[in-house]
Amino acid sequence: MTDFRSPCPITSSLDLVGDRWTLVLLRSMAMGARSYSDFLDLPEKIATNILAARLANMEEAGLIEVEQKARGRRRGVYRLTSKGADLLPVLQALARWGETHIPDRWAIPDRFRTMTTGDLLTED
Amino acid sequence: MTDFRSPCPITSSLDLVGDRWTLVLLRSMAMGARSYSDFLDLPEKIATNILAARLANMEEAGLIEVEQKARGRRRGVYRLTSKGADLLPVLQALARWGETHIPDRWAIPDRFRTMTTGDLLTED
DNA sequence: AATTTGTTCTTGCATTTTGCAAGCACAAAA
DNA sequence: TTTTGTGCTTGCAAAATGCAAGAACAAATT
Repeated sequence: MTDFRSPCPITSSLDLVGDRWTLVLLRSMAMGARSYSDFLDLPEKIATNILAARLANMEEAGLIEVEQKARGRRRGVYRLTSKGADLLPVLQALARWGETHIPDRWAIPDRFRTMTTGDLLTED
Repeated sequence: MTDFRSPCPITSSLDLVGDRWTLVLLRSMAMGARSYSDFLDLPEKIATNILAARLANMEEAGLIEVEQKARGRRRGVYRLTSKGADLLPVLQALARWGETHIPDRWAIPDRFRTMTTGDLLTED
């Protein structure tokens, strides 16, 4: 299925989640996004074909689960798995680096900075 | 020069270092790689045109510096800047995730796990 | 001095990934 | 019965990545 560039855990992690969108989508889920249209409303403006492809990959990779057939929707609500939620430290490290080294970025919300993996699995 | 998808510090960090190779090269520098041929010897087998392009971008982004004209070489030795070294927590978080969630990966060396940013700037 | 070797790239072209624009399917609301 | 909202698919263009070959230049070798 996936073939890895090497057995290095860093490289292999990047082979799974290191594309242009997966970590952005996981960040938005950590911040509350749950539906396809939530993702379309992001400031990053992902194309619909890419979004559908990434969500399918993320589900196949076990990072998210789909809660089927909520009312008024063709598919359901997307939820983080513990495997997906465990990427929170990666997101927090990226956030801290960007805040430190790139000028004029948004401030990181305090609740994001202090969040733990478990918080992502229990909320709403 | 660079245009960011949004002012989010996570997304912006990914716009700078989130391509297929930059973090792999930074990992190898954290593990001691210093020259072009060191990078070509990596198990990940990067193509030479991509390597040259990524090194140029990384220098332009201020992640590495080139120490010019060491003997017998067209260019010199590549060194991490503090901006580049500050990505260590991102690498460590990716390493931990990969070790936890991807089967049969290499073990993370203890010295990598316990390393701090400063260690990367003072060694050889 | 001429040739060989090692290192750092460049170039041309194929493949893969990403992006844009348009439209389609289905359920609920009107 | 038509309209609206949500979740996609399709076709084509652009950009990033990858492969193979070779070129520039310094040092080492003959």
